[in-house]
Amino acid sequence: MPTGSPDALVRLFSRYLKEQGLPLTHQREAVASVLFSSEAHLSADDIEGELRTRQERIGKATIYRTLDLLVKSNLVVEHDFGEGFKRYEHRLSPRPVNQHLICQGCGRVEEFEMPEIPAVEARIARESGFKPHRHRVEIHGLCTACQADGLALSQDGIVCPIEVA
Amino acid sequence: MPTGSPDALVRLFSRYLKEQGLPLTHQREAVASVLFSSEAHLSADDIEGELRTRQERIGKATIYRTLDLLVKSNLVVEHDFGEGFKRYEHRLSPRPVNQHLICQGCGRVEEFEMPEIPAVEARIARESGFKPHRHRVEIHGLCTACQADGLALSQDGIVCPIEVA
DNA sequence: TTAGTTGCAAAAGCTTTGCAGTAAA
DNA sequence: TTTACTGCAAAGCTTTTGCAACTAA
Repeated sequence: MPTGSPDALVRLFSRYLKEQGLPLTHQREAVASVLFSSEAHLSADDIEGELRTRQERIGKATIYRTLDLLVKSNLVVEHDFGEGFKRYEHRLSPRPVNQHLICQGCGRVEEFEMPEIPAVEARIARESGFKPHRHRVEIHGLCTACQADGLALSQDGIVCPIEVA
Repeated sequence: MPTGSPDALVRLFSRYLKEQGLPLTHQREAVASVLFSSEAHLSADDIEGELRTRQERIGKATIYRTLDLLVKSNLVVEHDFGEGFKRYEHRLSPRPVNQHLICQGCGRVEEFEMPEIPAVEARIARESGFKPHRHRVEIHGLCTACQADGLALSQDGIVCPIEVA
């Protein structure tokens, strides 16, 4: 899957900072590099861990501040999958960035295509007057690996009390 | 929009508690009643405020503990719209519960229909082997009222640096 | 040299938990 | 009477902020 080189995005980030009159520090470069070298959806904690692996000891505050800049530069997208923390993903590849398959077994996230979105947004605008700006689609379930491991999902709680109303 | 009576759901909740061998307390009834009387997506704070209006002074801890029970009973659904806190909605009406229009101006949430979802899930299962279990679709934008107030949304940050990669 | 950063620690905001006193059944 | 609940305050988590020391340019 050729998605270009992480370095290219680090250079773009450097350019963004220059345009904004902000310095490119070693810490900013390191955080950006971690994100641009991974195809995953990383949490601030994941990033700190990977930095540690690389022998970099960078404060959480700096990581968060750099993530802000990366998001503002549009090179990185912030996600909230309702886990209690946020995840960050670079935009090096042209894959859709707001349509996710989320495995309830292992937590892994993949993108998928949903060509019907534009038509749905057009219908909403036409029928309700709501003006769509951005969207988010998540499908939670089980990836093939977790199914192979024999995992299964069931509705928890009582068996649909709604039916008996 | 006839959605049945809040009392019917309070009774169902009472029954759920009985089945679990748990007592129906005054506080539980009050929290459930607030939720079942509203068509909105309420935060724990909203619920506390409405209880205060009703002259009920119920601790946040009890509200959260009751919300847990309501969610477990399947009478209430928990949502996380990435606002930093959760919202809760009852399931008295048969409206879709996982497809939301979210106004970026006033924060109001409405449901919408998306009949193409089953076909999308079927396609995913067929093409990737991922087994869909539940979904969430959000479209963020501006409601008609906020558009009328002259609000507009723009992309922030620099103009898509991706293009120049 | 100078504006802007960094790291620490403290704070903020939502949610959960421990515990002594209280209420449902 | 027994079991579970309630409210308060403290703690847990992720994320943000204040501040003195530091660094890119």
